[in-house]
Amino acid sequence: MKKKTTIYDIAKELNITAATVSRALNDNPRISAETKKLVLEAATRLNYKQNRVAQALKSGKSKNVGVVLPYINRNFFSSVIRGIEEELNPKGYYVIISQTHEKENKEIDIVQNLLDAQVDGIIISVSRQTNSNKHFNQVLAKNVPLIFFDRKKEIPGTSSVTLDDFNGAYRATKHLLEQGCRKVAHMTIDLSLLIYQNRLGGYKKALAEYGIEFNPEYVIALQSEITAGKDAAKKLMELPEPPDAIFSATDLGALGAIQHLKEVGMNIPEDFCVVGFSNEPFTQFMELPISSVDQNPVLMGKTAAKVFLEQIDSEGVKIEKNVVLDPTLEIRTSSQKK
Amino acid sequence: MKKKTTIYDIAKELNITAATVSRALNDNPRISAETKKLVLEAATRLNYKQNRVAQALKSGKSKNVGVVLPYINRNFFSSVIRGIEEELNPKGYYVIISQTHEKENKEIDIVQNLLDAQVDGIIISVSRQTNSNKHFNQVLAKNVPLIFFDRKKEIPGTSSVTLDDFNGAYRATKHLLEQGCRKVAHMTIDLSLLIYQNRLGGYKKALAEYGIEFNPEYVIALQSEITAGKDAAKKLMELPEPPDAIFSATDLGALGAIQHLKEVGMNIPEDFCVVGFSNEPFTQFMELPISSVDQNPVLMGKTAAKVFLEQIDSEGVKIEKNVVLDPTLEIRTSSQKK
DNA sequence: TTGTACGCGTTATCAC
DNA sequence: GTGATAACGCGTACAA
Repeated sequence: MKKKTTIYDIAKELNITAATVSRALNDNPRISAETKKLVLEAATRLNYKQNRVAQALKSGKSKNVGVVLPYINRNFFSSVIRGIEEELNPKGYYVIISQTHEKENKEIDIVQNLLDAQVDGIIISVSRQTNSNKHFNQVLAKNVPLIFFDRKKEIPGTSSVTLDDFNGAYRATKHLLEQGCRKVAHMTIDLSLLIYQNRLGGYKKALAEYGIEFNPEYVIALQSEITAGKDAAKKLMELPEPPDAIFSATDLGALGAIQHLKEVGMNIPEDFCVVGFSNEPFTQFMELPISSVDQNPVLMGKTAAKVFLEQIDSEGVKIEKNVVLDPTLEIRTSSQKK
Repeated sequence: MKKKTTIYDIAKELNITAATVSRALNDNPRISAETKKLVLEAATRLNYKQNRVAQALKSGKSKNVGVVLPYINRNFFSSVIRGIEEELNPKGYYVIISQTHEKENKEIDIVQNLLDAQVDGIIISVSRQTNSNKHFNQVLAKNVPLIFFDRKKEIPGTSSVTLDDFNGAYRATKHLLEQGCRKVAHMTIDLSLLIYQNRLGGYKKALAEYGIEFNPEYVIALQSEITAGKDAAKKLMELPEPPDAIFSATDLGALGAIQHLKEVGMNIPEDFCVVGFSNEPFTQFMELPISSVDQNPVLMGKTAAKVFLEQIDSEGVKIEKNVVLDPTLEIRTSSQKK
């Protein structure tokens, strides 16, 4: 009910001026130990709380960081947010979340609104649709740190935290080769996207290392992540020379493939090995647990947050930092010949 | 680089006063159509953006809503956030996220910090540990709307959005009985928590309706959600009269049970039916898709957000609203005898 | 219809 | 070491 107490209230209480109170509260060196003590006492006694909004207006720093991503309720994204929050909260920053729903329009609106709201930084995974860089340049123009994660744009002055998709794919494929598989197929989604290009690249590199010739017939782009894995596996198995392993760029692709392979009586992992990508929670719950490349999303979030903090700390100096995280291969039954 | 343009800049531009500009921008009735037009023009021309912080300081409304929950990266919680964000964003509110990690201390800190940051409302799912109501009373004392979701506290002056656990459990159990099962067991977690009490209650009600006597031996409390389902199922199957169905209060419990049942050669759903609770994503991906009670988390979030908006709109009038959402039973193979 | 003046709570810059 | 004052950007009684 009552108004919150301000520095004026406590100034009045002690017959000093608000400025002095402010100094005492902010550990200003030019203040007597005694006044400081009195102020702090009075502050707790009157249950004083700093008004962060006033402070924000004065300083131009809101202590808010905007996080922008396509959808919150995907395991990968929510885990990234978790990492960001855990890193930023102890430093006194609040995390504001907005979803783009993969729409460029929404993304532009959101970014501009966040700027209006004076956020101290923006951490973003760009929407699939986004082509324009205009809104990002606005962020830069206001000198607000801009950090991309997972899906990035190459813009000078910005930073990024991404996954080494190439290496993840390389390891997954190499692992399949080490299991003795020699005809490894690859399921992908959309080769116009950088991450899938990189996963294809890593796959090829592993093949090359084992002196295996790349076979374009073994690469299939799925129409949807959800249902198409089964069909793709079917198509692969109907080839004159069917593969003996699949490295899928998504977990759902791997799941669909496994479903088909089981239906046609394939023994996994004895006759056929499968590895997915993302390490979605369900992969470990399956009757046949699925090997998968883990993206370390929580770490990615923490890293993005740290990059932001570095930018903030280095007043004026424009820092540009691009961190590439190393994925981890989680080996489970679906590819473990023993 | 440059400072952002303020109402003063545009006032100067037009040789009028900032007050007039402010009025024009805020659709104040007492303003000539022409000045208004000029102001709006100049505003877009100079790329003027309202400074929300200044506005917040002036009005006492930050347009921020705090969302407090145990962990962000759980499907249920992240889906609730999604609902909240989608409802609030179009109304110009920002969603600030904080995690309690199920710790009372953290929860108290977070709530107080949010109050300092002048949030216009708090939407919270309380931590398991929380006993004190002190921080909640502080929220009320400041006249900030407080809305609980999922896990609530009974505090006058607060609102809540929860799930009808009783009814969900009732439907799940009834469904099992309709499949012809007559010895339905129940796995639970912690009967000191209201939600699990209610799930037990719904289970009992369905039994009673079918004239089946409640058998305490058929109710097992799991030690952990993750691993204990298997053991519990084993224990149940070793009873002199083993059950022919399980209604589990968690999906992981159901999963563990199914794993054990398969191992001992049980045919599901022919010989044995299983239903879980929460409709976690993995339930539909299993080789044997698991029936489960869906909690409608996105709707829960949207509803909580709407309740908040109602509170805000009704100046002064203290509204107290308790919404109970109806869960949906997702019937899948694990319980579909057909 | 518009201008004047002040306050929201803080902090920084002068003075003393 | 402390006080007085201005300023951050906006909105609004009050006056004109």
